[in-house]
Amino acid sequence: MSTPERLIESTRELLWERGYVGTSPKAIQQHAGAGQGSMYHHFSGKPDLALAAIRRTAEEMRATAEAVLGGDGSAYERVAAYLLRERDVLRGCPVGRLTMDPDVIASETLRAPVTETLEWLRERLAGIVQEGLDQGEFTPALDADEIASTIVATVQGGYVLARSTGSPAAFDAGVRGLLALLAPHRAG
Amino acid sequence: MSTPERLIESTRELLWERGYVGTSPKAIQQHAGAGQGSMYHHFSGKPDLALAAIRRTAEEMRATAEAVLGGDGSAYERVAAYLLRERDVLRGCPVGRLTMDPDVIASETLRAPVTETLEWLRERLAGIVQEGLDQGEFTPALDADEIASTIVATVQGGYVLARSTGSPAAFDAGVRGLLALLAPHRAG
DNA sequence: GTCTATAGTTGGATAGAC
DNA sequence: GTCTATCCAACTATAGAC
Repeated sequence: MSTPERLIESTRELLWERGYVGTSPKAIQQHAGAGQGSMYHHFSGKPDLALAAIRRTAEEMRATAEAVLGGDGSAYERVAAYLLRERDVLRGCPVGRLTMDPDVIASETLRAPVTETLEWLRERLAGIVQEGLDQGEFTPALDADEIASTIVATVQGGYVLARSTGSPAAFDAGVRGLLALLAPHRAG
Repeated sequence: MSTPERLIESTRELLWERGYVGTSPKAIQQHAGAGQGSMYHHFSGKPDLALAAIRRTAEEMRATAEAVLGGDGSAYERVAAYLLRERDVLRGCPVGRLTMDPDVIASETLRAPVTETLEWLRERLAGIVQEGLDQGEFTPALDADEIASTIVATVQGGYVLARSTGSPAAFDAGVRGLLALLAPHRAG
């Protein structure tokens, strides 16, 4: 892997684990096995490198979600597949965790990929729920946009619960609860 | 307010806004209008002060939740009251946000109040849902513990969505979605 | 109890040699 | 492209005067 590649990948790991505020250029360099001069040759500084890392992580998250959401099956089945897909629960969401990072939120540039990714996910899910409504799969009492928000929130909040206890159990429970609530709305 | 009081309150504010990693002793002192010597006289250091702040925040969160959850009304009504209670959505949850703080999670001592508070909330809600189940208010298809996890996760994740967009709208949508899903399970 | 002085470490970055 | 040297501010804390 090239040096810029290694720097980006190292930054992705550290941002995931320690957040933007908790990640220093020095730590990135050491993790990447690159010197100071090398890092500042390829990137203008910490924000520049972080932006590259965040963009890639966001892209990857979209691709991972799309792989499940764009699959076969009914709306409910695709939502269930998304909720039940394998996750590194205790590490949390590498995109969602950035919303708790004050410096990321304060920077228009760094926040943009975060906003866009979570909004994309919300809308993608809303589209699927709407499909289910249109085809009579769900009872019409539901609002697609609201349900999509609930789904994303349950996942993001599930990470919080899991990390607080140090066990994925609460995440799984939250997901099962949501699926149980959603199930009886199925008409087909 | 006494100096220790001001230091604790300032730490609470800063932990909420910037997290543990992003909060320096110096910032706390300035916010509290206290000198270095003063702070180190009353507290052994940053972790000690943070612990006092976190404990108080955790206590307050419990009291706020209990005020709503211990009120009158059916199980559904109390859950709805909890979900719909007024919140400073964009600031997020002062307890939940700490789960994304690597140094808090790494410290048994600092993490304990976080774990305990979120577990208490989960169990408190589970008790209410179970009450609803026992009294035939909800259809027996539901598992109290799972639903409680879903409720807490929706709230915690709602903060993530709100902060990512800079607007409380997504939080509100997630909550309404959850209530819509829960409603038809009501027998009474 | 509070203040100032001091100190070692890290954060984040620049300069210039190679 | 990479390395070393250098820089200044901030972080976290201790020491000792008042």
